[in-house]
Amino acid sequence: MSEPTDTPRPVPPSITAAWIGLMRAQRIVLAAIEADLKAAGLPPLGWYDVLLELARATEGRLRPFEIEKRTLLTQYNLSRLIDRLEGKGLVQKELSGEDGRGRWVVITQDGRAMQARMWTVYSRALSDHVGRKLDESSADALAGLLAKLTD
Amino acid sequence: MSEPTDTPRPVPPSITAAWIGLMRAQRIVLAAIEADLKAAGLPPLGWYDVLLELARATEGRLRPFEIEKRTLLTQYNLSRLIDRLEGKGLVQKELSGEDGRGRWVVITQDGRAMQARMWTVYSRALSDHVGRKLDESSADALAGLLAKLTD
DNA sequence: AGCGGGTACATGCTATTGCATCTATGTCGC
DNA sequence: GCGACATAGATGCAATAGCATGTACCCGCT
Repeated sequence: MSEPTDTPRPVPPSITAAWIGLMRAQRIVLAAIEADLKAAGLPPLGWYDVLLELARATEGRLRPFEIEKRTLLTQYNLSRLIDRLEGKGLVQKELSGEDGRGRWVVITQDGRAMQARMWTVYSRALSDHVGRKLDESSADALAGLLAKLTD
Repeated sequence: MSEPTDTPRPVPPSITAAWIGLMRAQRIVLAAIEADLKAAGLPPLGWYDVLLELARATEGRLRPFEIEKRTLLTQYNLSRLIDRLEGKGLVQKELSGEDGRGRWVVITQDGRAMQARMWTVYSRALSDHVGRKLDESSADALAGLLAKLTD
């Protein structure tokens, strides 16, 4: 009998190439975009993700666990990110009436303004670092292949 | 005159979809692989990357700046990661003779053993979380599209 | 009403990351 | 050989991430 966990799997080169490419591409493009935001004196991308979800939500409010699902942030990191956003006046926390355990996170006017300001830089960065590299049909194909990975 | 930095760019949906897919896929697959390593009581993937580069290098030794280029780690993070690896006896640091500023990082026998042990788990995780989701021609196509992003 | 188990969120502690800067050495031009 | 600048690597400190656990509440069952 063999002991499967003690024996390396043969992994096809195309699979490892895809994985390494995925790691490299994400890191390089993310670093470039974060650098553009920082150069503009703006906060990191994680802040944008939360602000955008709130800005899109009805009445600009969501429960933390809803933000968590949408953004893939962990519970504890989100909890503290919300504190930072609140500290800068970009969101407010309110107690939830219906569910005594819950809070509402509500985006403020400053929060909406920040989201818009970040988008001006972010959209340009996306154009530069993604749009310039891929035509639309390539981008569609890429999105489709990536989606297979997350099912 | 318009002020380009104050105006959001229109970004084609296919481009944003590709970018969001890239972030999501990388995070989800990476988290799954890291979870497998942790479940096996093994260190994180960053350790593997360094150990593999060293194991492949002639005489099992590289200069930190060479590792830096190959792995995309930042200089300061790598410096401390090497300290951690040394603390566990997986690498050794030696002073470089030719270049008085430099050090050599040399993989130990324990380091090679750890790299091999991690590969048994990592290769299985890659098969599970990437190989199972993509056939080889899709993987090739994905790798090719991702490569366009990093030029 | 009271118990058991689950969900929502917060938090103390430790580990890692990021940033700025420091030390030491190398290189080039004079 | 000396000054000016670049490169290799380390490190103090502040910020963030990860982990474990805590608190408060909800729900279903008896």
